[in-house]
This record gives sequence, structure tokens and C-alpha cells, in this order.
Amino acid sequence: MTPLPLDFYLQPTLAAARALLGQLLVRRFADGAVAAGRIVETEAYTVGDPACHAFRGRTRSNASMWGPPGRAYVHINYGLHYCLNAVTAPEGVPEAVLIRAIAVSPEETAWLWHRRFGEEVALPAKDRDIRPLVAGPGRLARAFAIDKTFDGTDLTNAESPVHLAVGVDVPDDDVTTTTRIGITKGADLPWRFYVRSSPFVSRRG
DNA sequence: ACAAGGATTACCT
DNA sequence: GGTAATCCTTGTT
Repeated sequence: MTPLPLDFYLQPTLAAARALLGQLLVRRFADGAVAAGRIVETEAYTVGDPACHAFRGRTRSNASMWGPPGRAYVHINYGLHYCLNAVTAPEGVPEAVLIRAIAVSPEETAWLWHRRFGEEVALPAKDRDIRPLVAGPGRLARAFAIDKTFDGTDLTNAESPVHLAVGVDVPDDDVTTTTRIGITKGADLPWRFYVRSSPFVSRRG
């Protein structure tokens, strides 16, 4: 697998959010097992955007948004859910793309499902019912065992416990653009992108 | 120290 | 479709 190069993260953040659709989120677990998912839903957060965590200035928990691009920004939401972002824009410019949903191959889905919910919980037959595993930023982070300790991880390095790699291109006619979910400020900006044909999108809109 | 609110999810009808 | 649960981060006393 080829990691996405640093340049990828230097394109405008909105373009990066769109371009991230179809790319791979790769997780290398401590025991050597590897899981990969295709990104199917993203949101952009930029400088001057009131919904961006960086809007009110730098704090201990959002500091990695100001760091170099191509790194992870992991934040806690509602005090209990971890959310994974890819930092974009040059160092000093706090922008990022939130990864909201991924699609996982059937083979990998089976072991990830049982790893997440236990062996006794039956794997659903329909794709649509796999959503509790991968649809939603908190869910996918949980499925891939990503927490605050991954904040700042180099996503351009294939050796990292989490990185992003070249996947497949998603044609424009399979991409839907909507407003972002779960925010009150900047709620009118159409900065969410998702793959229409994917059953793993968190919400239709 | 304390209160408020949040880039969500799970569980109910 | 609607609502409660959950608890960390931040800004204010």
C-alpha cells in the first residue's frame, strides 16, 4: 500500500476532504494485525470557520491542528467519543478533515465486528446493518481502537499504527455534498462529502 | 472549584 | 423519529 504523500495534505482543505473519499485508512494493531477501510464520508474544518475547534485559539487539546500537515488530530466529543481528523494546510495554519465513515471488506468486517462486539454477537447479513461498526466518527475510531494517544501520529508513514494510503477514485457523480452534522455554528456551510453508493454513510442528506 | 455545552451514539416507540 | 446518556474540555468564579 502506498501512503498518501505530504503534498496531498497541502491542497486546499475542501479539496482534500473531497479527495479523501475512496482513500484507505490503515490500522496496524500492536499484535501485528492490519485492518483497512475505504473512506466514504468526510467533513472539512478551516481557518475562519466558527465550527472549527481552532476558531477560539490554541489549547492543549487542539494543538496538533497547528502542527505539520499529514498528522492525526484526535479529539474527544461529548466527553466519550474519539474522532479522527487528518491535519491539512501548512504548519501554523489550523485546518483538518474529519473522517466520518469508512467501508470495510467483508473478510475484515467479520473479525473487526467480533473484536468490537464480542464473539457471541452475530455478524449481520446485510451491509446496512454493519453501520454500528463503521458509520460515524466515534464508531469507526472505536472499531479501529483509535484514541487520544494517536493524536499527532504521522499519517504519511506506512509504519505508523495509523496511516492513510492510496485507494480508489470516486467519480463526481457518486459524491454528495451537504452541510455538516452535529454543529450549531457554521451550520450552513456545505462542507460535508460522502459516497452516495456506499451503505456505510452515517446519514443521508 | 464549578458549570455549561459539545464535530455522538444507543435505545426506545 | 425522538430522547436520554455519557464525561471531558473550556471558560468563568
